[in-house]
Amino acid sequence: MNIADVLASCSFFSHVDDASRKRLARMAVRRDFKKGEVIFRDGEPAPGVFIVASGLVRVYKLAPTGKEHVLHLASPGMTFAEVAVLGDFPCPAFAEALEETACVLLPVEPFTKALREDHRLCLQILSGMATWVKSLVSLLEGIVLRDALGRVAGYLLQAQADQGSVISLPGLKRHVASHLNLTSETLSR
Amino acid sequence: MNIADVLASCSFFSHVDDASRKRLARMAVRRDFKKGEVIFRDGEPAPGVFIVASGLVRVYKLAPTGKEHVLHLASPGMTFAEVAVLGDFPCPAFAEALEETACVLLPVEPFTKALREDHRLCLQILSGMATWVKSLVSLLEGIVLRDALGRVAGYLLQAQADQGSVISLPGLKRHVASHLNLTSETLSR
DNA sequence: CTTGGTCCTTGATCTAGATCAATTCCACGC
DNA sequence: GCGTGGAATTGATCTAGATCAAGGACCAAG
Repeated sequence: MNIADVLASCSFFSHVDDASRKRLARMAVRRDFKKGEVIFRDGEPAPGVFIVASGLVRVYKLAPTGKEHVLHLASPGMTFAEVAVLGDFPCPAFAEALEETACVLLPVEPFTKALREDHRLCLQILSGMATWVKSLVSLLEGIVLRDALGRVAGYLLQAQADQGSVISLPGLKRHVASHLNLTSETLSR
Repeated sequence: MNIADVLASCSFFSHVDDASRKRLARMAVRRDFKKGEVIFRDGEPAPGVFIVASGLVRVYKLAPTGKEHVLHLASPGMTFAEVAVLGDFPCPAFAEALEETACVLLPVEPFTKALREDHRLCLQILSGMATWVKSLVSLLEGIVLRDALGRVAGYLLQAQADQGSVISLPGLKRHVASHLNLTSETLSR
């Protein structure tokens, strides 16, 4: 696995100039997780920004009742924990590797330092965040104003837009279901 | 209404240094809306970043079925449409003045120009965005993993944290209800 | 081939909360 | 004072989707 390639494959960092990217690559640390391993827990300080190189990770919230909701299914090229790092608060959720997973970790201090010194990077991340918010809003919108069918339809269309005409469901059906606030039973019908 | 004061009262801009704030103040335009007036519609290009000076605005999504969900009840000192501006996409929602409302508008081009040139401002906005995401996630979390009572309780606690011990509901009950994905009927019980 | 485990599907209930409809409660102008 | 119209409550249903439980498909190990 080449760290530079991973950075380039990530939409957050693909548009920053070479010098900045080299700098990021230099601070990067590789982290591997076994299937089922918990990467961080709700409330812990964020170790840094993670970028998935291979595998799949699930970011989810846990209710006191034990019910859980997945916010994010991160496949290769996607990041997680950026929000906690940027806003300087503890991780607002759990993260768990669903498969054997390799990540690139940009540790908090050098990363925020880079952010403070590198204007270009800062701008890039900013627009990345805006996209993130937008997707959250659509998720919210979907859950709130559409029924089960509509949500699944929406999800499939979205997936189709992202990849080609062949759609592959990431990981377990139940996780996708939870993302859409459904049970796997309902998803089947 | 003093534009500088409005900017200072807004958490997004209160920490930028004086020079930057003066710059923002220079580009700012005042906009007034009558009660019930629509500020922008879903899909329109975003005119810029709005900051509420006085009054109350409701930002909401509309489903094809006519059902609506309020994303955001913006009271004085809060901003809206920032996401669309930063991510450079059309407004993802509707905005409507619930009362006689005065806003400060920072038009897109000069604002993004300032962002490109002013690193400090950029950082500030970045952390603002992170907070925004966090609040969206809590909203989502609330809707998804709590029942009606829990959501109301959560909302009240949140409101209490923000203001003092006296809690005032903003605007109509039905709007608050919609924010929590409830009907006003259910909220009563 | 058999066993055991994990996941998906299918069917039968149950329930939170939406919806519909009827009052009651203001706040306003006359 | 009185009437009028929009909001809040209250009560009686209805329904989407959760939950519970029972197969069936798949895969890996023995």
